[in-house]
Amino acid sequence: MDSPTDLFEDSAPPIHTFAPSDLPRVHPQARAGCPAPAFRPPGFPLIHHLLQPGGGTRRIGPPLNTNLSSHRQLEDRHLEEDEGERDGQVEPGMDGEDEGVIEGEDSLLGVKKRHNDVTLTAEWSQDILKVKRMKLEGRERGGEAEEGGKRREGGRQGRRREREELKEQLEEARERLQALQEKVWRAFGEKHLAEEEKKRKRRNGHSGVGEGDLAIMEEEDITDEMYDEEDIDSGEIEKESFSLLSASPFDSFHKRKEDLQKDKGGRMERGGGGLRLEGMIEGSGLWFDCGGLVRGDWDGAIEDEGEEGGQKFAQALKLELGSAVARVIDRVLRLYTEMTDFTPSSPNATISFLPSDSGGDGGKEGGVWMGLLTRGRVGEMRGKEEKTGGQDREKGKQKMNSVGPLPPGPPHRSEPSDLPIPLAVQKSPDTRKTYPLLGPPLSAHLNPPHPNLSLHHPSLPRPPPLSHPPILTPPSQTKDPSSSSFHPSSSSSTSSSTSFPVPPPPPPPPLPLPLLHYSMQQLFSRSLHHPQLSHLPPSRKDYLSSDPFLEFSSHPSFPPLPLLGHLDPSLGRHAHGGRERDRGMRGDGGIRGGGGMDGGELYLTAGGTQEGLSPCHLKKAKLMFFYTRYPSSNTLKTYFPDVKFNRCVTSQMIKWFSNFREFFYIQMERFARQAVREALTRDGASRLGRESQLRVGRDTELFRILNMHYNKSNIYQVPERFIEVSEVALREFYSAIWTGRDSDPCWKKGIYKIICKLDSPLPDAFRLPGCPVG
DNA sequence: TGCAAACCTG
DNA sequence: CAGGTTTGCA
Repeated sequence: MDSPTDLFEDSAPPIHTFAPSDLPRVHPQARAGCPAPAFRPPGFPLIHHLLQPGGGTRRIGPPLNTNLSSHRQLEDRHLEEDEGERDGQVEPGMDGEDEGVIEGEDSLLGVKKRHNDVTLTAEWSQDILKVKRMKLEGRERGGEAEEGGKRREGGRQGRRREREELKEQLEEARERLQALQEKVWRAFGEKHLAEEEKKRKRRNGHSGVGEGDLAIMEEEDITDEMYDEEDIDSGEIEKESFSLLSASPFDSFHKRKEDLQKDKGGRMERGGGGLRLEGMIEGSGLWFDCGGLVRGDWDGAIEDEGEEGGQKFAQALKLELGSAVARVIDRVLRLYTEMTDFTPSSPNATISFLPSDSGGDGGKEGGVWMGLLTRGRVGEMRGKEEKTGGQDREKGKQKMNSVGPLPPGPPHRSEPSDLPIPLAVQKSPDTRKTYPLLGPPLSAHLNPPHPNLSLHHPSLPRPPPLSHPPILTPPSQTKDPSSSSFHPSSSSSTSSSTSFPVPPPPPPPPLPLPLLHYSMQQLFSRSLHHPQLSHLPPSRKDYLSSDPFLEFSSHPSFPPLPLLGHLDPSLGRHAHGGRERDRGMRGDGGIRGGGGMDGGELYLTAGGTQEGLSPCHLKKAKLMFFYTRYPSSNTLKTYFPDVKFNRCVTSQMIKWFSNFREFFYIQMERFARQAVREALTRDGASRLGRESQLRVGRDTELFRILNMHYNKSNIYQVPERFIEVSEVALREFYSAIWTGRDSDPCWKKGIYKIICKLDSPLPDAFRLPGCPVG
């Protein structure tokens, strides 16, 4: 029943850190009890992904946090939830990438639509003028008419008729307003306008407008309440997070809300809470001040409303409104053109992201993301990471001590208590049954925060009974891995220290590569079509990673072609050549990856997929190996959405993983044999040494080698899970060698069997093209 | 027998 | 890392 497999599958999510899908998906609006208007657009589709804290997805949480106010930081889960909700709203049941694609298309459509909307807006401006005029007239005359009419009884008949007309006009105006509101909602986002409208109406209402307007006000109050609710829930998030940009429409929107209580100004102050992305998108303020501007003009106009002739005023207002609307249109157009000409390669848009040492496995240990770092800060932050890394490593060590049983000591050692008890009997898949378990797991005190986040994988072998407490690596090893580079034989023995070459210094810290903010990546990636993304197995969608960023520094298929020219003409040419090649020079069978494509050759297809495998794909595959040693071809297809799979590509990729495994097992065997040798040459007091050799901490030589192989640039945080799996493998090898099972020609099979069950789901970041950075 | 994975070699 | 071969399984 509790076979390791089952247990593992039950606890497969340990790496799975936090998935919005785990959380109740309650849309803020649903919570507010106000269904979204049917016509309600997703927001600001075009700029949405730039303004969305998470670029429209929920995996941007960490960098967001840097900008969140403290209470928000505590609630980043809710944040993700809310963002997930937004996703759900856009396209229920789709995950971030899907949403991104859809939304991207939506945005593209939106551009067209909005260009049409320019006409619409012109129309709208006319309507607005009309309405405005009517209202003013109504205010001027109708107000008088209502009260003054009573006072000055027996007023002129013309006036009465006028009033009648005015009422009709007001009715008409109301209808028009509603229609306009819809239009504007579509064009600019309803929030923006609702605020304007509401304010305008309020003023009108205060001036004693007709019933029609009151009715509208009621409507809008409801709407506004809805927004208020939303603002309290998710809008607050937006407000905070949008402060990433100097002045987003949301910013102004919320700002204006606040302005009701306090003076406007200090718009920038909001962003002061955390790391700010200075100038990330310069000129964004330009785009979105239109709302305030319009309002201001209207305010001014309304203030000017005097007792002078309505005609005169209407004229002036007309001019004012006309120019204001023109400016609005201008800005909107500008917005779009800026979006179209968006140049991510601008220095200000070059942002590097580096996660902190979050303990790997997808950041479940609450690593602090250091988003929005400029190049210059990467090293600095990395240094910080190095400092804090020790603690994590310490934690990791505790975990690692709990990972598996300590293989028995040499049979001929004078330690009867830990003598030849095989680590695992190959016939039995249930490793726990084969291991002596005389005490609770050493990690019992660690109290995993969540059953599914158990630090101790149930399927992992339990620690054997030890006559002494768990051995933690000496501080010298934990604190400065760079200096220790733990050698498997260095802990206790000098005799075998020559068995392995002295390791070179550990790989340098991740290079400050120009990484793009995820939102920008989204911007790009939405231009790509990832047909496979929409066919992702739902089960896989549940696993979300904390790897919200992708590395695009070297991804050949990224950014998409239309943008390549902006980034680097040579890239554009390159890609173009790829297309040509794709047309004829290279058939399906001619794919050769790896070294054959070291130049980063591209074989882009029209659909944005690539018919060959690039070095970047290889890199990604290696990172994937941290999670899955035995990926199915389906998995590969899922996680390489930019690769056009055919038999050849698939087998090549399978071959890659075969090679990865080979390397992995060779290292395991090598270090296991080394450990056995060590054990045989040590005296009984050095059990510590053996234990040290059978762990794969981040400070060990084995880890260094593995990391060098699969994560050469050291740009990815090796998940803790991989370390655990490695440790299991190492101990299995050790056990098999120790007990002489290695004389069996297929002695490794049992180990393979064990290891293949320890595959974990891949973080969602791997679904996107490019190499995740974690 | 076909396939997948391991194994071996360059 | 890839090509070729071997092995084991369904």
